[in-house]
Amino acid sequence: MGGMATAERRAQPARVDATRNRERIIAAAREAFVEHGPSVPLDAIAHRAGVGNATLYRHFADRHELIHVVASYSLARITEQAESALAEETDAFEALRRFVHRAADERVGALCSMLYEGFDKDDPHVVDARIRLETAVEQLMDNARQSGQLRSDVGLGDLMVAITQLTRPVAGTECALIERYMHRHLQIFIDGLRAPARSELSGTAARFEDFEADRA
Amino acid sequence: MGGMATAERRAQPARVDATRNRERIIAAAREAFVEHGPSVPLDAIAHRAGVGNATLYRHFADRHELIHVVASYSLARITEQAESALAEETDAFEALRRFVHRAADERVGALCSMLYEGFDKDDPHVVDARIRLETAVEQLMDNARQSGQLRSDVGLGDLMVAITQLTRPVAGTECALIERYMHRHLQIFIDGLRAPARSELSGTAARFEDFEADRA
DNA sequence: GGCGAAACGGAGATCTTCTCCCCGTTTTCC
DNA sequence: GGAAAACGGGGAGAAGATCTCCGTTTCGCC
Repeated sequence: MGGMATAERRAQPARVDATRNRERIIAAAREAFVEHGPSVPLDAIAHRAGVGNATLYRHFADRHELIHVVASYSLARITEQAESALAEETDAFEALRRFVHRAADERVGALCSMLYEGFDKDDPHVVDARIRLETAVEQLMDNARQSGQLRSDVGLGDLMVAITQLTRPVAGTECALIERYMHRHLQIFIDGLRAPARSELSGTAARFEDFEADRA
Repeated sequence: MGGMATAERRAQPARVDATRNRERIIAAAREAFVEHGPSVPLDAIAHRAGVGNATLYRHFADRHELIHVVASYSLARITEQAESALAEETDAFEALRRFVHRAADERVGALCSMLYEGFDKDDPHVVDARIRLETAVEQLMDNARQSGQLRSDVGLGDLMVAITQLTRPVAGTECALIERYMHRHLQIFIDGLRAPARSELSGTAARFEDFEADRA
């Protein structure tokens, strides 16, 4: 792995316009998935990326592969956010708060929609990434709990689902709307997470596994 | 309009199996819309209702009409919840809390998805119903604010959007999952709404009109 | 500056999927 | 017990998405 940029999986060095288009498509796909869901026409993604549809199919065999790449990207970036919040913030609750807002900016809500439809959840890379994310967020929550700032009756799943739901695009409206308000609503939710708890919650703390099981 | 049950709009009294099927279809449509969104195949709704697709088309001219009926039903029931909470609860914040949880049970989240796609928002009946709902919820919030229990930096839109988002089905999973957790998350959100506010919110209080504007 | 190879874009054939109608059969109600 | 109304399944027609073909353009290197 000399000094050259990360080469494509092919032996060929890949032309610069090809790699640029590939990244444009990924970016466009991310936006399109966020706005219109995981079954948005691929032609629409190509159009949004400013390329012909043939170019899209040249880079990605099918929708499945495109989703996989986009979701992996997002998952990795969210994990980085969790880990850097963990490393850089001194206050435990502030670290949690920072992570939540950063994760929102990465549009976890839309990511999760993708994760479910057509995403190989048993792919080793994906499993690794997910475990890393879970570990980091669990750590963030543990820290906040032990410092007495986080109510003790909430679990990882509660937080992740809330982020997912509150950052999803409101059906039928343009993205601008939810972007304007999601941070407000997340902040209110976070305020509700603070100790001491202001009410008693029904059910039990949601874990991540609960969602795994239900997916099968 | 004597003592007989509410007659169908036709002159004919309507057969009992016909009205029963009609209601089955409406119920099935509500569930199907909640689970799969407003563009779920009509044949799937008919199947879920246990009737042939022809029966569905006999009762409703097209998808538009079906959505209209289902959404009107839900809107009316949610409005009733708001008004009864207003009338029956003595504590202002408890009234608000009760409304939120009841509204969640009516699946406002799914309703809103419907409201946007293919719903005549200028229909006089709909406008009336919406204004009644807004008035009642605004009253609930005003009461809670004036009693010093609701933080003052949140608006009607903040609450409605949060309910909408937190009660939507998690993409790709079965309904059971979200039903299990939505009340927990709404409760946490409500705890965050309590005065005194535990943080400062970005942006301004969301109003309902903000969403109207964006829809056009 | 020019040449070969690789990438590009648009148009269209194919395939899936949803809508909606037809018509023989069953159910309701008098 | 019979007429009228409602029902169900199958399938034609339409719409839309996927993916490929092929002529044109761009890149990278001599």
